[in-house]
Amino acid sequence: MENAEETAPRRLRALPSRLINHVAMSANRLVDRALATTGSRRYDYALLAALEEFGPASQAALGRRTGIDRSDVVATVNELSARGLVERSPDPADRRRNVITVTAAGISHLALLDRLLSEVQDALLASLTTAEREQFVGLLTRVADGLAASPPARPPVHTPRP
Amino acid sequence: MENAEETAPRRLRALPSRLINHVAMSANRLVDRALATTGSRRYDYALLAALEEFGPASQAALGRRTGIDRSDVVATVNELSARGLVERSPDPADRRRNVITVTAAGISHLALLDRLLSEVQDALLASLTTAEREQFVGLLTRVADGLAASPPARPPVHTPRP
DNA sequence: GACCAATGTTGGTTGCGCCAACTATAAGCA
DNA sequence: TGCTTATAGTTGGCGCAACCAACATTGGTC
Repeated sequence: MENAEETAPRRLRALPSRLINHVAMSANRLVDRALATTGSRRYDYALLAALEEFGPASQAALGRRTGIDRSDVVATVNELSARGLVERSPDPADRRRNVITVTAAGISHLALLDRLLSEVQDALLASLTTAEREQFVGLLTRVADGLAASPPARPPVHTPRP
Repeated sequence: MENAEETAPRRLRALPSRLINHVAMSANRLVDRALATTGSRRYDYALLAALEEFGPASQAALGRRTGIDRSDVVATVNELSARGLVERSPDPADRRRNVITVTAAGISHLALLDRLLSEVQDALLASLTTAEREQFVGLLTRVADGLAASPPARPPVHTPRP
């Protein structure tokens, strides 16, 4: 975006979906800029955070936990391991799997990212009071949960025909 | 996304920026699916809405009002005019400009999109009461305005050296 | 007339979210 | 035991939104 300045149509301003998208884009810009100062991206943070919280895991498990596609996990692990932040080794118990482990460098890098991101959150919600921030997060969570609950409204699936 | 199912790391769940992004992605999916049933995309709607509200305008003006990059305006206008929803004609008063005008078909298409989008808004906020929706939109607006007000925090610009 | 600003246009790039296809291994079941 | 199905990693690709740089044309200004 970075354009505008010349008030947008009412119709657009009024749409909650657009409002949300607008705020999300600003948030992402802030996040990306902050992470970029350390040469990292959002996927990197997600994987490191998942590894630190749940310990070593297979790439598939990482993907499931972070919502990142398997193929993108591959690329991200490649990059992280090239930087020495994680290690990839074959799982002796299941030869299909790789076990991904955070290194000490990975942990301390994660700590750095955490600091940066928490500053970003503050900047993001700067115009709200503490109480309002809680309200805001609460509402967002309810909306998110509500959407997760209602399936994508696919056309009803009949019994698959043989 | 469409993955997960296996609870995400707390650190991620806790980040407002991520929450917002998550909701925005869901919203965008809903919007895109709805618009796609008519062969349109978000940029199409934005331009049509701007045209209907402000009347005929140059492509640059459209870009400024909708926050869409000039180059993307070109592509979108190409598509809309190919579908007969807008018309592009050179501005006699300023030969650099094109004047973009909505056609009758464009207006009625916009009406259709409006209907679809208002349904989407309902689906999006389904888990909130009416009062909460207002609160939510209010908070979102404050956050958006706050971000717009605080300049991107660029490193202070000294007087440019000659 | 020389300069700078704005306009339309072309042709990129990036990140993110996806999907399909393939190989290898593992697990379930007849 | 074999056959089948499921899972894991990997490659290569797609589409979209959001950008950016460069260029030619035209307008305004000094």
